[in-house]
Amino acid sequence: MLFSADHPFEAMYAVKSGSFKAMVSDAVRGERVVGFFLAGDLIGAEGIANQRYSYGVRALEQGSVCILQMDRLDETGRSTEVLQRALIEMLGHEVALNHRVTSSLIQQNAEQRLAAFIISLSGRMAARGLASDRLWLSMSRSDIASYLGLARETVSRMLTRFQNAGLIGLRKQYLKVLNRQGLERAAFARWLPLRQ
Amino acid sequence: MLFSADHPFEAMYAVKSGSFKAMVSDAVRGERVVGFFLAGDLIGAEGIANQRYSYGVRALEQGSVCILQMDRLDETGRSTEVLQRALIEMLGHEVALNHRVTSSLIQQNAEQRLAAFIISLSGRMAARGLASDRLWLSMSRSDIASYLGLARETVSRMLTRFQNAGLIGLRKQYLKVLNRQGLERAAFARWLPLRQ
DNA sequence: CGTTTACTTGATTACGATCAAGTAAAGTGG
DNA sequence: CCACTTTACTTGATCGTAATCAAGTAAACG
Repeated sequence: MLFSADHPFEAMYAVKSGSFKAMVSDAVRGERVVGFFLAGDLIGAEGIANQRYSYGVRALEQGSVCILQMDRLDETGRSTEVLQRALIEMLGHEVALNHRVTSSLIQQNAEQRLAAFIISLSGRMAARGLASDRLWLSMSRSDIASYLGLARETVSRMLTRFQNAGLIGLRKQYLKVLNRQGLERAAFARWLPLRQ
Repeated sequence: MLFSADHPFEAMYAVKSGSFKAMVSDAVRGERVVGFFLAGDLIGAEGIANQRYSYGVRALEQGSVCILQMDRLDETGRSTEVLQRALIEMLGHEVALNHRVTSSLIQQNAEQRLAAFIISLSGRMAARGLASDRLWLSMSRSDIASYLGLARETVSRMLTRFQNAGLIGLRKQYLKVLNRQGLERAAFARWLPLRQ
C-alpha cells in the first residue's frame, strides 16, 4: 500500500516498475477500483488540491517508485513556476481524459467496455515504447470488473468471447492481442445489432 | 454556444448567471452530455493543458459569463504564481471529484444515479447560498439521461417513481425536494433488496 | 389550428447481475 | 509427496433492470 484514501498528502509517486491500482471505498458500496498505474505514471498529484489523497493506492505486484516529497521540491533547483506549469498541464490532461472515459464507460455495454479497456492498456504500453500486443494483466479479473462496473463473471465471459472470436489469446494473466482492428470495432461499434 | 470541442483554448469563462451543458461527441455514439455548469462555476480550465477545449459548451437558457482572456491575465496585477496555485487547486479538486463521480455512476442503478443527481444539484445550489429544495431543471430530460447514461424514458419513469414515493414534487422543469433523507437513501443504498 | 418538440406511459425484450457449481493453481501441513 | 484448503477464475442457469419499440399527452410555435 503506497497510501490510503483521505490520508494527508505528503508526496507524489512516479512509478518506476510494476503496477498499482487506485481504490476508493465507502460504507455502502465497499471498495471500488478507480484506476491503474503503470511504469511512467505519476500517482497522487490531485491530492495537492485538498492536501489529502482522494484514493488509496496498492501495488499489484513487486514494483518500485520514485518518491517526490513535496516539501523538498525546492531543493531540486528548479523554479516552482516550472513545476506548477507542469502540474497544471498534467491535471488538465487528466480532467480532459476523465470526461471522455467516464462518458464512454457509462454509455457502453460490457463488451465495449472490456474491449476499450484492453485497447487502452495496449495503448499505454505503446506510449512507453513497449510491446503493445503482449500484455501482462497484473490486476485480477475482480479488479477489472470493479473498474469497469461489471460483475467479475461478466469479465470472464467477455474475455472468453473475445478469445472465441479470435480477437485475443489469453492464458491466465497473459494476454495477446491477435486482431486489433476487431477489438476496436468491438469497443466503438455495436458488434451485433440489438434487434433486426 | 460558448465554444465547441477541440477548438483552440483562448479563455476561461466564469458563469455569472444561467446554466450551461458540456458535451463531447464522436462519430459512433453521437453527442453525450458530460457535465453541467451553474452560476459560480469556472468553465474550460482543463483546456489549458493541450491548448484545446476538451468539450463543447452550450447555454441551457439565457445567461451571462465573465470571460477570462488568458493572454491578458497578467494585466490583473496579481502574480501568475497566485493564479497558478488557484488553478492547480481547482483542477485537483476536479480530478478527485471525477474519480468518485465516475466510479459511483458506473456502479449505480438508474434510481441511484438519478437520486444522486438531484442531491448533487441541490448541494451545488446550497453551496452558493441559494434555496436547495426548489430546483429549476434548466436541462432537458434527454440531457439528464445522456449525462447519467440512461434512456430518457428511464429518467421519466424514475422521476415519477420519486414523485409517487413522495420524495420530490415535480411540475415540468420545476422540482421541489420533499424528502431529502429519502432521496439520500435512494442514492446510496439499494432501496429494495434485489432478491430475498 | 396544425405542427413540432418535449415528455410520459406501456409492452416487450436483451443484457448483465446474481446464484450456483465446477475447475485449476497455489499454498499448507502431516 | 499427497490430502486439504484457499484463492482465482470459468461456465451455466435464472431472473431483474433498463433499453427499445410504440403510442399517447401536452405545451410551444408558426
